Amino acid sequence: MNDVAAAAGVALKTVSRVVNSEPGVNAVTASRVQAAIERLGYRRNDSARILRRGRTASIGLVIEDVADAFHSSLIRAVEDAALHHGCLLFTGSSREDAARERDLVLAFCARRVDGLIIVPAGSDHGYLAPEFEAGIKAVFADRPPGAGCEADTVLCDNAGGARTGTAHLIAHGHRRIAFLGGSPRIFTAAERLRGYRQALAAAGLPYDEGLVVMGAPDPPRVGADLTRLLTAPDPPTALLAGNGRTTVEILRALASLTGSSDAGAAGGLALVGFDDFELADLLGVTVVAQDPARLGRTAADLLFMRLSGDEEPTSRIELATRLVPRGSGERPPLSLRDRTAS
Amino acid sequence: MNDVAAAAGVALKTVSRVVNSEPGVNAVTASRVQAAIERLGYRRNDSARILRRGRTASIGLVIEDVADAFHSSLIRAVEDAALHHGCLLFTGSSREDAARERDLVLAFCARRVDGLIIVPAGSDHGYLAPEFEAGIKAVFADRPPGAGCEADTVLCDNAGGARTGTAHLIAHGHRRIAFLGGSPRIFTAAERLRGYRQALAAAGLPYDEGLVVMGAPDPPRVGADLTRLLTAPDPPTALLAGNGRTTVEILRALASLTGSSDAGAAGGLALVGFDDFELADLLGVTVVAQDPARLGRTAADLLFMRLSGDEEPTSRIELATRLVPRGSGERPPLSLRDRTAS
DNA sequence: CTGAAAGCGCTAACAC
DNA sequence: GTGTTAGCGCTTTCAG
Repeated sequence: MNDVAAAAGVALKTVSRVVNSEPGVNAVTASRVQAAIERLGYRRNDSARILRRGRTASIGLVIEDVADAFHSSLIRAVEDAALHHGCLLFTGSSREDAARERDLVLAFCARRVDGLIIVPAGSDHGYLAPEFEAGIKAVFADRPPGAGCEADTVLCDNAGGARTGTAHLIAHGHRRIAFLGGSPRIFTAAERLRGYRQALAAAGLPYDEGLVVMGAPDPPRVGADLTRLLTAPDPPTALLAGNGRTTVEILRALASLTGSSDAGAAGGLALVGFDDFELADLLGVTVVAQDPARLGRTAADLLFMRLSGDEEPTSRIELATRLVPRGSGERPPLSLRDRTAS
Repeated sequence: MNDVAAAAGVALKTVSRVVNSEPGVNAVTASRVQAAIERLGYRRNDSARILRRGRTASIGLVIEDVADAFHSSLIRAVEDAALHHGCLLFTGSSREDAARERDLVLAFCARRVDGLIIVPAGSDHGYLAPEFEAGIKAVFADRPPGAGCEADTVLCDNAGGARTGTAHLIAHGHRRIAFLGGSPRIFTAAERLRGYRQALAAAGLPYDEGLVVMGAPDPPRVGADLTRLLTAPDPPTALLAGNGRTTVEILRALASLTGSSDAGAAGGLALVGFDDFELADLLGVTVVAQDPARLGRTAADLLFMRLSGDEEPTSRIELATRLVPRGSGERPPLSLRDRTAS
């Protein structure tokens, strides 16, 4: 900037004015400065600007895994909002590792991001206390912060969605509905289990622990669980999958169990998946759809409200889910004999 | 830092030493400083650090769309590499918009990122010249930079992959193979068309323009194109899809044309898709698989080599593709009559 | 082993 | 309209 000033024969401050298109610069002077800028290939150093101004015009986003469709839709929405507010975006995946989440968040804070959007992996956010003290704004998305951490939160209505999905199967005549969910330590998984139980209770159906399996959705485990469920006495006639990955692994397992490639219809079992996925339409899989883009947009809106000075008490928003019937969830119950015969 | 120094009764520099765990500080003094740090909730301001040191320990990544599986796998790989090098990651999607690409890149440069990884949307990268002058390192991924821009580039072997896919169909007896690709202005689409033509030529088959359709993979267009192809006299017996989105839209269109939900087998047409996708296994779709994670890893490795002082001439790497047979690409040709009868 | 001074590149506040 | 001065919070350099 000094060089530009010298080259244009003006003071440093005038260059600064031109660079930031501040008003009150003579048009002739401005164009002379502009020429010097171009000649020297000058670009403002935002690091210095940030240091001086105290605001970085950047936000940090920590999600669970970029490569997951749910999270990448969320990012996309946040990205658009950030762009709209002239903000740059730091991103990082926690990979369901609380330490990695914390390291990322603290690294973002050290960079003095204006705000954070966090899909938490951990359940203790005490490490954020000094940051909040220092005035950082954070919004939690998809999962709430750990106890004792007060911050805006945007969630999906996990329990409600699971209740709807389960009720849908019950309405189609099912009485023995299995639930295959994620690890019960994950907030969303626990909530969905809760919704499943509520729906059973509301219909006066018993809760059978033998029909519930919770764990990470890795292929061999899902396959084994499914086989066990289906070969037990009095097997389920319907399945509620607790998350997208599990739905897909159930489809794979069913396809290999029945040898049919028409996975959607495999075994005549009814199936409702939690979370929509690409090609669910083609496969005819009924799902309880979340809206990750809306989740991201809402979280970003909340954050930018805070950044523009909003001091309301923190809010907790629950986004509705939507049941999308596509065939697999509307099949009537078949006895094991019917199924093997088909 | 000043406050910490005062609280600990030491000089500012000593605090700096402790914060950066520099050697040569008395253990007792260090612990006194550490206590003050904790008491005051002090966190180093990396903006100032960056300004002083000149290196930001951050890189910028511009891709086409985070919400696309190919790109999100690429991000994931870059993210891991960045973490490994203690680097933070700015990300942004260009959405296939050259102006947005440029704005993002320049914003990253203004933040003085140490390096850039770019999946270019535009074909003119002249705007980078002053940045290169200033010493920034950039690696292009998936598509090469515009003419006149010298930089490391990592690509998939698009032509080779399309050649392999086409040859595979030819080897299974097909003589009339349609190619449905992306907009011909996109590098990868043009390369894949080239590979398709090479394979035809190598087999002594004619190139029939009536069998080639290039354009954005939006659902109605793909459906219309497909209908036109299949109802023309002497229709194709096989399809090569030029990209993942098109493959999926073809499956949807075929399913609605034939009314079958078993999309993989729809109409008895053979199908090979370029780029793998989730559930292709279940649907039995043969694809030419790329390796987006490897693409990202390679680009990041190249970038970090440059950042650590490597001054070799720029390289251009082509990553191999892999044909994954799953059924749809191994079907023999059927006449139209056979197909309607089945 | 510790400290003082200079300055990274910019903007805010105030003169002229 | 334009210029001057101070200082954002840190690291570098050099002196004790």
